[in-house]
Amino acid sequence: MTARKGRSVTEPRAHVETAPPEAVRQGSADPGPAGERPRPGRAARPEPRRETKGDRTRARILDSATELFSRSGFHAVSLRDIAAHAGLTHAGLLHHFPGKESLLIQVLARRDEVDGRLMAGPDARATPEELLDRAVAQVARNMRSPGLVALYVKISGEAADPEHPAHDYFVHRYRRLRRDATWLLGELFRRADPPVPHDPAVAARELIALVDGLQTQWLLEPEEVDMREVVLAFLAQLGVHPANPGFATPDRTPPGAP
Amino acid sequence: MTARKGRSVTEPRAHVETAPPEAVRQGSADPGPAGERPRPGRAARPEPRRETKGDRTRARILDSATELFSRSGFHAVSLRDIAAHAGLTHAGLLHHFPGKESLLIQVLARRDEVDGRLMAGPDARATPEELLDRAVAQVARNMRSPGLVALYVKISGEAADPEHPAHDYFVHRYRRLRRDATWLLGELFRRADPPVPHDPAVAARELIALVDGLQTQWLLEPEEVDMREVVLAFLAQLGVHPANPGFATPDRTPPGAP
DNA sequence: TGGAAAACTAACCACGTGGTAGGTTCCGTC
DNA sequence: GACGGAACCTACCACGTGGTTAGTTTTCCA
Repeated sequence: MTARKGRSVTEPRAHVETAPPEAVRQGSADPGPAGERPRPGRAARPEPRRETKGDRTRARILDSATELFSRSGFHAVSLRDIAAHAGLTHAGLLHHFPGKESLLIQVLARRDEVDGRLMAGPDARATPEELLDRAVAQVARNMRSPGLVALYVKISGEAADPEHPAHDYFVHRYRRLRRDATWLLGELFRRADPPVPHDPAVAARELIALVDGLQTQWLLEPEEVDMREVVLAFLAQLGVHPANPGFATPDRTPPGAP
Repeated sequence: MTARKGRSVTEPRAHVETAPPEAVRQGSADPGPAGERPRPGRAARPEPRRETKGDRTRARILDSATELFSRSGFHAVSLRDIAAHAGLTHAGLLHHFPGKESLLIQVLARRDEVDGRLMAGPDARATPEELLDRAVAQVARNMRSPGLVALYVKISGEAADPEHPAHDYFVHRYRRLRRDATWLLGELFRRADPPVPHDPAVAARELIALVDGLQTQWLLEPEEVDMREVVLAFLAQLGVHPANPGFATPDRTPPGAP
């Protein structure tokens, strides 16, 4: 509802054009992208570009944004809040990121990249049971990373508003989750003895919804909800079993200590 | 993070002291509270107080606040937005409600009152199966009232922030839901033949989480999620059966048409 | 009908917000 | 060490926000 007139937020900042933060960030541990130039006299062997002060600052900003968005959502957090938390001014922050919305998108993209996904699609290196294991382990890990839980809980609710900057991100995220979970549960149902007579598409929606809903409750009262226990109970009711549920031992940390 | 200095928001508005909006609202269809005075010459029989212009305005404000909070959450909606939507100025709105936070609390309280609760506790007039029926019917009804779904989805996420005005409201709401659902499922498990060997406390957390999580997905892509179907599938997996699932026929309305 | 109270507005306040522009300082490379 | 670009700051901008105050209009009731 706070529609700012005048300046378009889609205009790139001219002085970041040559090294967009996205590209730098993605390639920080890899050969540099467009900025890399072979040394004279050497074969064109790419060299790791050294991490710059700007890289470190951008990482700090993303950390701060992640933490504050996780705590209070997108709209209740200002650029000045994030900048102060990261140890610079809000104008300095805007040197690195073109605007608040793209900062959020990068926080989300980074989160996906760093923490993996709740649900994995076909993987030749793991059985479906092992993949289920990983999903359960991720749930348990979430209980040790309240920040991750809070970020998705906070932003996914807001993002149901079609005008929210992360709306499309979440629409696609849920599509992917449903697709992957449907495949995984379909495999597990078929391999069970006797085969499980449930519709994997419906069960996938159940599982995703269950995990999401548990996270909301857990954030409000962590001592009242053992997410792993509930997810394992649900899977048992479905008639599917992780390969090694013992691995997914929780080490519960209360929220507020991200 | 937007901490406004100076004025305390807890000070009541002096000119609303004699008829606090809460009291008036609660008693609008009942005998008036403190403001009621027996007619001279009559026994002290309470008479319905006539609905005033203010009552109607307050209702309009609450309608508008409900709609806008449902669409965009608490922080992204201003008092001026709500006031304009209700057809008055923001200062006029503040004549009726002491501040933005208490407005939100009243929106939530009203919503509980008008739409009932997802889960009901012991009721001598209904069997547990019938109570389950009602819960399923409520889920189906939610699909016809996107505003209700959106309100809770939007605000519950935000409210996980301990500083959010509705934080306590949701802590208590979930406690009540868990208590009631645990009782109901316990009864259903015991009455089943053979008795269902699941822990009703765990199953209660599953059910509540499932419904919450489904609502988030549904808001993002309503055509991809049939909440009623998924809830019925879940209950079937649990081994419990509503008395008459046929009653809970959905009439799906896409969100955006509250 | 008159008067008091309720309802409502316009104007004001202090502050916060995302973003811009110009200048200074720092960093990285040769 | 010199130089150019990156990093960062200060100051500014227009606008929005919740809330206050004084005045006006409307409603309600005796």
